[in-house]
Amino acid sequence: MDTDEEGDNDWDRSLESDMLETEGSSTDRVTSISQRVILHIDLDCFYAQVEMIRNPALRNKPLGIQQKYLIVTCNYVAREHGVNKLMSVTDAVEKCPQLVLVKGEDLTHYREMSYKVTELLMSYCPLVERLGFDENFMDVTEMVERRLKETCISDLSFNGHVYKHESMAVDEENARLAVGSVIAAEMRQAIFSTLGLTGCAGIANNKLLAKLVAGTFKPNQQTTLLPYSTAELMSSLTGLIKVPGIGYKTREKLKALGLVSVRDLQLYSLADLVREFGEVTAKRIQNLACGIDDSPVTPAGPPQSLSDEDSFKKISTLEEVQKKTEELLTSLTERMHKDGRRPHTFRLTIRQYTVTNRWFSRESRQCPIPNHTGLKITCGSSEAVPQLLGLSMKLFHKMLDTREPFHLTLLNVCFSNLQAKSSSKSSIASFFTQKCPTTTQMTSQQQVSMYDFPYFNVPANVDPYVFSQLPADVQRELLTEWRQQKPVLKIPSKHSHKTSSTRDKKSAAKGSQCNNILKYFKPN
DNA sequence: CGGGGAGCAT
DNA sequence: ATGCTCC
Repeated sequence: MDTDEEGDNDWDRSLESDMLETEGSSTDRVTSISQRVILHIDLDCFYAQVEMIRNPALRNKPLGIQQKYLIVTCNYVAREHGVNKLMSVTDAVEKCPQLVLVKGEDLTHYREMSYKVTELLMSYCPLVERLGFDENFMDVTEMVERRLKETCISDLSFNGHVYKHESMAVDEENARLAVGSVIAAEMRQAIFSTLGLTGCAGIANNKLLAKLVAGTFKPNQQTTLLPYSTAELMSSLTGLIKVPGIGYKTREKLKALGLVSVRDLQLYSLADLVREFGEVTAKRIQNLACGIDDSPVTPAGPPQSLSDEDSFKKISTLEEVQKKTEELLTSLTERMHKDGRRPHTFRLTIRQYTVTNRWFSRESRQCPIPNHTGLKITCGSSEAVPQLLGLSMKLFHKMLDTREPFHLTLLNVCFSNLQAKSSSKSSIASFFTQKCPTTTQMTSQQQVSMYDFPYFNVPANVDPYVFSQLPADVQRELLTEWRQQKPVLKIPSKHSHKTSSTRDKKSAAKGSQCNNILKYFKPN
């Protein structure tokens, strides 16, 4: 499909490890090396913190958040009593009989708080990437560069820990990370003072290292990784599964090759690795083992899909399926209505109990949402639910012969292919022809959710709603531009030394498509 | 063994 | 378009 040019991997590796990158901002001092400064911000026991805010009486008590039979997370009081993440409720209560349990299966509050955090961070710097509900990456390179110009190096110091150092003087070499550590502290302070949440931060030259180093001092602390400590950080990992990007399946495959430790993977033959994983993945995971990661911080914008699911011991009759599905559809349709966008695709996913593949293995079927039904969803009409239920049952029959006995353990419903109102195709021009509610037209009764704009600081001549409906990468482009107040539209050039990943190429294509449109958002 | 959401391979 | 893999 998308074959990377040979040899650019070697380029990347020397680039990362020798710090000779020349692309990017060309305006800095000659001695300064243009490396990225990446923050990873990781909220402490996120669900537990949200519940302690909702009910402050829980603050001093051992608290566990329960989903089904699991403690998915717990506060630090509970941890002192030996309770841990992903412990069974039985084990946890055994360890700590006074443990207070709060059900955390409804994610609404967590989702809302999660987006508030992302939103807050975006108000400082648009390059924010979410990872799950409780982690955010930021690329603060430009912010660092700007501050460095106004700051004397002798006035700088690191905020928080520096990995494997008691203290560290700031010099020309590490000044950018030092500024990053100051920014990280400001972000954590902002999150705490406006939302009441604590968290950790990691500061490093790429996402992988920022995430890894963030976990070295917990909770509510931050750590900076200097480039020359990279090898030490990587070899401190106790197994390959600890490398973000290497999950269960990959670990098992590597184990079959005799690779268990990070060092094993670093030293293994790339050619052999390619045979097992293919070119792209082989290079990626071996680079990860070396602490090398050139993946960009990619703002996600509003979610591309909304889904709702429930799991259970057993469902084995059509009636039960209908009832559960209807419940899921009802809440999902409400969420969809608040979002304001219109879904064009519907997907039903199930998990069947089988003796062998008992844990995972989901199966799904999807179909277009009929025009009238889509409209009813966005309008919040309750008629949409029975219509969707009809679709669901059709899809269900495609997956399962319901004349045979069945045993489901999970149902999931999902709206995707979300488009900004109007039934016309995804034509970007439709952003300008459609009628949009403006801020003043919104009734106070309408929930102001994440995507409702107050967090986008758009110029006065731009309709914030229209802006909020633009594709995420276009939003990013514009935000970056407005912040810099300097009309430079970034178009990926051949001279860029970054590898052209699939994603880069996609967004490049999209970006150039949008160029004509973007000019409508610019002053003049 | 929870409840999402995203990217990639096929 | 669907499954796999990741967090």
